[in-house]
Amino acid sequence: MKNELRELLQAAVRSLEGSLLPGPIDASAVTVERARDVQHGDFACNVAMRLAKSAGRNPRELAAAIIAALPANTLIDRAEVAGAGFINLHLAKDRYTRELLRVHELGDRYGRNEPPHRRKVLLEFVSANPTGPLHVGHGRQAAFGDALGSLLAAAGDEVVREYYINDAGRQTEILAVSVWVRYLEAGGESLPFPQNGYRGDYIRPVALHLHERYGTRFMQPAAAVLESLPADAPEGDKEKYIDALIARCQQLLGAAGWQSILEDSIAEMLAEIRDDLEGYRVRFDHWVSERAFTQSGAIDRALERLRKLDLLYVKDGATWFRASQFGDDEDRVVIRDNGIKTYFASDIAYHLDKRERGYDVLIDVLGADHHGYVTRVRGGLQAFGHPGECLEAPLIQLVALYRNGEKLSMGKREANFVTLRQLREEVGNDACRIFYLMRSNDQSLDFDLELAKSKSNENPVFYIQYAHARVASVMKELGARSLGYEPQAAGEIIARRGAELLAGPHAEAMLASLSRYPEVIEQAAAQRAPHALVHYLRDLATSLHAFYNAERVLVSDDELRQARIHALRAVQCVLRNGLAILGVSAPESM
RNA sequence: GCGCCCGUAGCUCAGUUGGAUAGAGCAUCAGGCUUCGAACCUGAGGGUCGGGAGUUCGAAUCUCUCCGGGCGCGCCA
Repeated sequence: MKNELRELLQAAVRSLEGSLLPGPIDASAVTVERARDVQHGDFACNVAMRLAKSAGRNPRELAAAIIAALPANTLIDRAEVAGAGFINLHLAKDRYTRELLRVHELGDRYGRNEPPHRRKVLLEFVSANPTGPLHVGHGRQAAFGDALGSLLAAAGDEVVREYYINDAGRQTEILAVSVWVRYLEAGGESLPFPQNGYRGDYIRPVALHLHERYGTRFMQPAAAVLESLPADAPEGDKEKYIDALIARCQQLLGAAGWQSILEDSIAEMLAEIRDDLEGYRVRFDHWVSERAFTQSGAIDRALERLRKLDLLYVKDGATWFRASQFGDDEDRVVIRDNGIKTYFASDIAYHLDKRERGYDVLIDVLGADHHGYVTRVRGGLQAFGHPGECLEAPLIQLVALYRNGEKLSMGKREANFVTLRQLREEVGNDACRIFYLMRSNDQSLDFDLELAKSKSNENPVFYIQYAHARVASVMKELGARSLGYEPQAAGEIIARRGAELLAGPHAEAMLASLSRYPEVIEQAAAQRAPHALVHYLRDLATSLHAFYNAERVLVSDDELRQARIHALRAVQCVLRNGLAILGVSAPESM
């Protein structure tokens, strides 16, 4: 609807080029927006004011000329100049009922855009290290990433969801050694737990599985394990201590034994993460293993290319990438002085690989604490000639859980933290998702557990779902009373006299809200803002509740009844489409 | 110190390609169920959009500056 209007206005503006307007006009300057005040009609356009100065014309005069130049159409009833030079558009009476029929015509395709050239988007999110279960912060990233993916797909992009498994590197070694220490404990040895290890309870079952699978093969006396190790924190350095412990484990068990513990531990953690995400209804198209990626030689090839571009140099025994040439604060290390490549090196290669797989847009959904990382990864892409703008990184601010007004503390290496699984079990997937998505991603989020669980009117989850269920309930009641409703006939009734049957402030507000859905999808996708969809659905639900309270649906007047049911079902359809994008269920009853 | 995010009604937050009188939920107050689901609806009060300066026909929105809060600033990932 909005796009049709914009095209009409663009045509009008173009026809004035060379006469009232100098030179060609940028079509993007012509925009229309919903009028906020009903006095101003349905839509308003400010192009006359925007062009007035460069045209050397009075904006109101220009507006009048544009109106006069509007092509013939059936959408606009009248257009008038208002205020400083606005063009207010009053649409034909049947504007919204025509749109209502489109909802029925398209069903779950309503609101979806199918452009001729679809951009290929690679959406990477969560990508949590397989060193522990997903926590509530990951839950927000998962909800956001998944909803954004659906939103972009609805808006016409070709979206692939990808999870990058950080299964290489030091963190996984720390995981393995943490498991080993718990394994030794379970076998009866007594030794201190490393300060820098993963202390969470989730480590113990992994250790027990090791016993089940390998028996006592990895057992060692505590004295042998601890012999001549440097001091752990607080007296010593926890990093040095755990590195020494890792080395000791490798020495005592041999490379094969160490590999078994490492791989089993990662596999178990990863299985848990996948299971969590599955239960959360978040699915990925690709799971990319960093280890496999590394072993393919892709990192070495990328570094070699950088070297040929003279973008690497050696200093203090380390190899540095000239990130500062691409806007970063300083150059960054890609190979440490001990010969080990940094995570950044693999990320350069990984993001390059994404582009070389043919994706136009790369989106990394990141926790807000990773913001400093974006510039250098972008720099890496630019080094290979890719535009920096092809990488977007929506940052997800922190989540704080509250119970009874009290903030719960979190920390991955601490023994107590709330996992995504615990949260889902407590409040349910739907409440979880809506609460995570309600707020803009760059707003930190206070998650009130009691509120999310409450089945009260304070809880926005139920408000939207209730609207959907209410329509289902009307349909059931319709059957029980054996009143007639036939979609085909209802469509014809509305085509004939919909504007008359669905008149009145509540019906009109509801249908106006309904017709906004395609615009909301388009804009929310463009702004990467799933929360805008949540707010819209709440508005749409409000308009349905208001209509429902004001007007009786199951009336004896056959045409009136059919028209009203048809309208309700269209709203229900859009609610369902919108909730599906958010990953929230649309229940028939509650 | 530098970088990013945030500051809008009592509370939690929408509102950024600059638009007309700044919105919603909760809370408060006043109303609405013999009839399709009251998990709902109708109405009222409530604002120096953190402060200041600038840009212009027009600023919550853009620029600068200051204040306050959060996060980050490794040869970790």
